[in-house]
Amino acid sequence: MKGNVYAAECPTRVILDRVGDKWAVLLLLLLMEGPRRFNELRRAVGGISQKMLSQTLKSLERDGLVRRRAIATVPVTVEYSITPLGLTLAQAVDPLRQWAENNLKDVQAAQRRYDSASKESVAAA
Amino acid sequence: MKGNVYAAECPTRVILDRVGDKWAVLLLLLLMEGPRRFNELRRAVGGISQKMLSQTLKSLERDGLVRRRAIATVPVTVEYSITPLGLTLAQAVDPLRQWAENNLKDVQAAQRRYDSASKESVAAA
DNA sequence: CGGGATCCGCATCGATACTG
DNA sequence: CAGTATCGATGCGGATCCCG
Repeated sequence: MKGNVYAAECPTRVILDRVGDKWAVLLLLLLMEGPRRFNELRRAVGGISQKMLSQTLKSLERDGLVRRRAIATVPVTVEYSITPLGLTLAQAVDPLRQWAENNLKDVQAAQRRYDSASKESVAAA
Repeated sequence: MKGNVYAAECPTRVILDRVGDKWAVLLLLLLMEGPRRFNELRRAVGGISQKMLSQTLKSLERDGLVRRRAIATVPVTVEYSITPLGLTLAQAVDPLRQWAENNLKDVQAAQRRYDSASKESVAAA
């Protein structure tokens, strides 16, 4: 757990951990469209708890990918927006989104093939 | 949990779940370099348990991203290779890897700034 | 409105042992 | 060599309550 395993600290792994956080990427993509408030994001994403939203936004802010602006109204208004750095990440993610749209069908087809194949071998009585 | 939350089934989410599996992407990138055997992958990745390796490879195979070939030697030899579909995904991931290499420093710098800033406000006695 | 704090279940994942 | 099966810890993430 502490021994330096090969490539354990390579940038790819670090970033993959960020991207692995699906909420983070989703929020980033959403914020590409423009600044949003806390509850706007909550409603827009769908299925995210306020805990995860708050937590994810905080880590995105920590990474310099999102900016948080608190406006002293009554009650308080908070606006989240994407930073230039965050924008470049979002752009790097975009090919992935495109791949997803283009190839999801193929993947699902492969899954069906795989599943029915393994069912056969089970049913091989 | 069952109500159709907005965009819950959009391709992006589905693929993000796959990419969110960091082992999966790591393995895919490794297999880009050429076919590998089970224990070769195990050693190459570093830090992955055999359970996760087996499990991840199986899901990659199910998705049609990786091909498994068992050769009936004694003892058995198994070779994993990337499929054409897998290759296109790996290519879609590449911008991300590049982004990681180029911007990791910036992210880490942002983290340090964030952390020292919050330390200040704590230390504000 | 925008969160923080707490409690807690459930799924992941690692470690270990065994098989073909 | 290439896995499967089982068990046990832990930590993620949802639900709830509360505060500024």
